[in-house]
Amino acid sequence: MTQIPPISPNRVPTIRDVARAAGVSVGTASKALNGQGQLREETRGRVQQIASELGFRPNDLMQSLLRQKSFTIGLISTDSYGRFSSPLMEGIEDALGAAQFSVFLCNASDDPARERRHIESLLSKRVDGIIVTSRRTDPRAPIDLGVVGVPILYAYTQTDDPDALCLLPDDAQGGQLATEHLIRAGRKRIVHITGPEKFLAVRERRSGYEAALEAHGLKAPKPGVLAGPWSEAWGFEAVSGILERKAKVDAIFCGSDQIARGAVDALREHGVRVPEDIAVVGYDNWEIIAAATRPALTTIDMNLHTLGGLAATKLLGLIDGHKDSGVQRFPCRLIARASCGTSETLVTKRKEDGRPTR
Amino acid sequence: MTQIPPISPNRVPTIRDVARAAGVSVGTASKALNGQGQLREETRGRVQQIASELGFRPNDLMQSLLRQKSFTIGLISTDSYGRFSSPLMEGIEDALGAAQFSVFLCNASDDPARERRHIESLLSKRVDGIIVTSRRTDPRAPIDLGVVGVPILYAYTQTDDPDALCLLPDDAQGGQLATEHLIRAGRKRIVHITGPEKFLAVRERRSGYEAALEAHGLKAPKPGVLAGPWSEAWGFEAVSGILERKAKVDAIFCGSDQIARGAVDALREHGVRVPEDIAVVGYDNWEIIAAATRPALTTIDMNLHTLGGLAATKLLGLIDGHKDSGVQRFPCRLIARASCGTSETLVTKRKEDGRPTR
DNA sequence: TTGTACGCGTTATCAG
DNA sequence: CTGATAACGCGTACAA
Repeated sequence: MTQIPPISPNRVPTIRDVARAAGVSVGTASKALNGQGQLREETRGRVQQIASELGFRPNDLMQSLLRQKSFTIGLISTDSYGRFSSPLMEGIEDALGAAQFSVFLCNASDDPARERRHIESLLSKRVDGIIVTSRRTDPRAPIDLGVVGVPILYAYTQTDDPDALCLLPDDAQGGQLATEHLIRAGRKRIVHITGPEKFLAVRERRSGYEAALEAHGLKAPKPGVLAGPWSEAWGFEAVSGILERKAKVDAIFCGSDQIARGAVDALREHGVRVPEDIAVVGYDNWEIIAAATRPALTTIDMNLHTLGGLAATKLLGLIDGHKDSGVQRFPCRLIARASCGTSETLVTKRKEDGRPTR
Repeated sequence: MTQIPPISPNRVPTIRDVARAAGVSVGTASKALNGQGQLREETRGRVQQIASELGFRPNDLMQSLLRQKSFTIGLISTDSYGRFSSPLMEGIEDALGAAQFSVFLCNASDDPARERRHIESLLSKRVDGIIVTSRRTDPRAPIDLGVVGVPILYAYTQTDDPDALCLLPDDAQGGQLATEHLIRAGRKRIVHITGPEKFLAVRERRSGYEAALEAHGLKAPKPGVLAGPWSEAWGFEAVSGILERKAKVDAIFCGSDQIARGAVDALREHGVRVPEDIAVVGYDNWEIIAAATRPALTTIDMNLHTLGGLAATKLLGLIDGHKDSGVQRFPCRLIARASCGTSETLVTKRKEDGRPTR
C-alpha cells in the first residue's frame, strides 16, 4: 500500500481519496468511474457514490498528459475583440465547445513580441491547434511554430505560405452581389464609395463591383469609385461632393455600413430620397449601424459567425490529420432592408432576431 | 538507465530527449535548464544548447501538476463579446498576460446549462480562478463551485452572495457627473432620456441625475425622465415628443450613446441647435457612435478597460489568498466632445487615440 | 559534479 | 472481479 496523504480540508480530492474512502485500489476506482473493466455493480456504484460525495472531478491536466492531447486550442487575435473578431470568436467558440474543446484567448494587439509570447505559451500548454484572426483580410507574416507540428489556421486573415490554410469571406463575390442587387432593382448609374485602397478587401469588393457592371453592360459614372477613410464622415463628405457636382447617380454601393450611414444621412439632409432617388447598399451588416440608419440599410453580410464555425471545424479536421491548405473563400449574403427598396428578386429577408419573416 | 523511446519525427521533444542527446541524466538536464544545482558550466551550456536545437519547451501541463497551480483562469461571459465585454476582456487579458496567466474563454450566452458545462470544464482543467462577466449590471444567480475553493470574481455583474467579490462601474456617480456637467454649463431644464427601468443601470443613473439636480436646487422639467428601449429610434422619438409638446428644455442627459445619437439627430432635423439650444450628454463612450454623431457626443465612460484590469489584479490577489468581498464601485469619467459645448470646468479631454490633448 | 528515485493524478495492462 | 504496476514529463531531495 502506498503512502496516502490525509485529506487536508481545502484540497481538491484525487482519485486516491476516492479509492481510499471506498476501500478499493486506485485502479479499481478508475475503472468504476470510467465504466471500464469488469466490476461488481455494487462496487462500481459505491465508488461513484463516494466520488460524487467528495466532489471528485478528474484532473484534465493529467488526462491531457496521458492522452498526449489537451482538447484545447489557442485563439490569437490582433483585433481587439472588435467588430470582426466578435462574430468570428463566437462562431469558433460555439463549434469548439460542442466538440468539448476549450479556447485560450490571446490578444496580440498587433505587437509581434506579444504575439510571440502568446505562441510560446500556447505551445508550452500543448494546445492541439491554433486559430489566427485579424481585423483585415490582407496577408500577414506567417506564424513560426519551429519544428512543432501543431495545426494552424488563419481566419479572416491570410499568409503567403502555400501550406497554410486560410479562410476568408469572398469579398469579390460580396461586391458583385451588392452591385447586381442594385442592377436588378433597375439602377444604372452606380457609384462605389469605399475605404482605403491599401485594404485588400477594398480592392476585392471593387473588383466585384466592376465585374457586375461589366456583366450587365453598364459603365460606372465617373468618378465611379471614391476611396477614403472607413468612417461615416467620409460617406457624408463623398455624397456631398457627388451632389454638388450634380452627378447623375441612382445608386451607391458603399464599402462599409459606416460609410453607407454617412452617405444616407447626407442624402436625406440634402433632400434626396432613399431609395426612390438613390438606392444604397452597405457592407458588413453591422446591426447597430445598419438597422439604425433611416432607412435601414440593405447590406452585405460576410457570414463571419459561420466562417468562425467553419474555422473551428476545419481546425478539428487538421488536428485529426486531414490535410488541407490554401486560401479558401466563402460567400457573402445580402440582407435586404429598406435602403434599396424591395423587389421580387431579393434573398430571404430576416428580422433582427434572425428568424425568417416569410 | 530507463528505457527511452526513439525520437519519432513529429513528436514534441521531452526533457528525456534532451538528456539523451546531451549524454546526461534527466535530473541533470532539468537542473541545467532551470539554473538549479551545482553543474559544470560546460555541461549546463551543452544541455541548454541541445535543448534549444531540439526546440525543447517544458510541458506546462506537467508543471501545473507539480506546482498544483495552472497559471490559468477562466473567463465566463454571457455577453457575446459585445460592447461591454470587449473592453473588459481586453483589460483582463492585458493584466493577466503581464502576470503570465492564460485565459480560457467561455461564452455562456445566457444558457445556464452551457454555463454549467463551462464551469465543470474549467474546474477539471484546474483553473486558478474565474471571472464572470455580463452585459448588464443586475444581480445574477451565484455560480456554484461546490466545495471547491477556486476564487471567483464578478465583473460588470453581481450576485447576492455577500462573500462574492463584485466589481461594478458607479452608475449613480456617472449619472451625477453627466448632470453636473450640464449644470456647470449653465443648463437648468434638464431632461433624462434613458433605457428600460428593469435595468439596474437605468435606475442608478437616474438616481445620480436626480441627486445632481437636487444638490443644485434644480427641478426636473416634467416629465423629467423618459424611459424606453435602448435604441436610437427611442432617442429620436422621445425628442420629437418633447419638441412637439414645446416643452422648455435646455439639456438632455441620455442613458446611452445610442439614445443620445437618436436624440441629436432629431434635434438637428427639427432645426434645434446642439449644443447652443439644447446640450446633450450620452453614456458609454462608444466611440463608433459617439464620435460619429454630429456634433460629436460628450459622454460618460465607464472605464471598462480599467475595470477589467482591476478585476484581473484583484483575482490574482484572491488567488494569492488575500480576502476580499462585497460589491465595489469604480468611478466613471466624462469625455468632453462637442455636444455640450466647452467649458473651463471640463475634465481632461482626450483624443481618439487615448492620449491627452492638453 | 552528476545520477537515482520518488511523486504529481490518472489510465491501461496484466497478473492474481 | 480486483489489485499492482508502468507510463505520461518534469522537478527535486538525496545518494554517489
